[in-house]
Amino acid sequence: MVKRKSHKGDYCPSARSLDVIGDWWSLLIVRDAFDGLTRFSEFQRSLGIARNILATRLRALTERGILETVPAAEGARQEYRLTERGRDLFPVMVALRQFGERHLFAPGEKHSQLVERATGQAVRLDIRTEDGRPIGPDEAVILKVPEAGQA
Amino acid sequence: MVKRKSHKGDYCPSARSLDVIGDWWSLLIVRDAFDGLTRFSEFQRSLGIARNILATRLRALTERGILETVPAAEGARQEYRLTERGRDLFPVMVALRQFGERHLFAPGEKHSQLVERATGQAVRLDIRTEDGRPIGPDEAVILKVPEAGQA
DNA sequence: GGGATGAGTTTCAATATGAAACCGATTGAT
DNA sequence: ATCAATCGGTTTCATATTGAAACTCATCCC
Repeated sequence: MVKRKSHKGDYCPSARSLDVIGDWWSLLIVRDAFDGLTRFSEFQRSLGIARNILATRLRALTERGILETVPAAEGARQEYRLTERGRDLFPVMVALRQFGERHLFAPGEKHSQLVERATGQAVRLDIRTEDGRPIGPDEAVILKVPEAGQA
Repeated sequence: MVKRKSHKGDYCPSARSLDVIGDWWSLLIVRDAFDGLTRFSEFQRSLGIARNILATRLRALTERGILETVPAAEGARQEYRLTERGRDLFPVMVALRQFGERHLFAPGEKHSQLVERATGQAVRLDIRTEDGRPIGPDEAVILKVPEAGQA
């Protein structure tokens, strides 16, 4: 197999992001972190992930600056918390959620919801130009880096 | 290994989304599709993915309604195109791109950009409540489905 | 002290990935 | 019309990665 491909050197920012969080488990761990989980066993129980894989993923996310370990809350051991950088994945989570809500549930089927804590209002995401006009995929183009082939 | 875990039955829409496009390659294929690629060999060259893997992924994305094959443009064979559903992944792509731009490039390092075709303006994404107020991760909570444990 | 958790690591089997070879159908050039 | 090159895969085989379960050490709880 030689080795799983990496997109680290790609000039496309999406590709690099996927390189950091684009595996089966990482974003689910991040999701749980957004949801307030911090302990190894909490993640393990919530996700049903194998322990060795969880350990690997937590280490990778930590190395990549998405999570950080803080020595301990009170008891002992340590906690995994989202860094500033990790919190910047919020839009990614919301975008995935929105897609799932729209397309991956049967009509009437229950799903969890993301709401503003204070008011209970639904959280939405949208895409606009710099000056605030909403824009869809067809009106957008990727400008490539001149030298590089990759988008 | 028993089988790779699936999140299909999860009550969290993000998890289900990841089940559909959460592997190493799928979103990159989708990215290229947004960028206008349609042919097997175009994807293969652009991504440097092994052919057998590409074939598997294209089939999976098609089965899941993200891509569709249209019989032929003019010459022969067929093309892979984003479906309506596939185009709804646009926010996910933009979110990943924005994260990558912000955190995964050295200062001054070049990267591709997503702009409005007509004006060249940068495309941005933001998250708001239903009534339009911008909101960050700390002010949002996930409301779980009562019966289910998973978020 | 003794047992139950917590947080991993190790071991081992099953699965998925990647490279390269192979194949039939087109397309293109002569 | 013929021969080579390209397209769109599939097959095979070696290697990587994943997952389950067992096994360690600590620390908690009583």
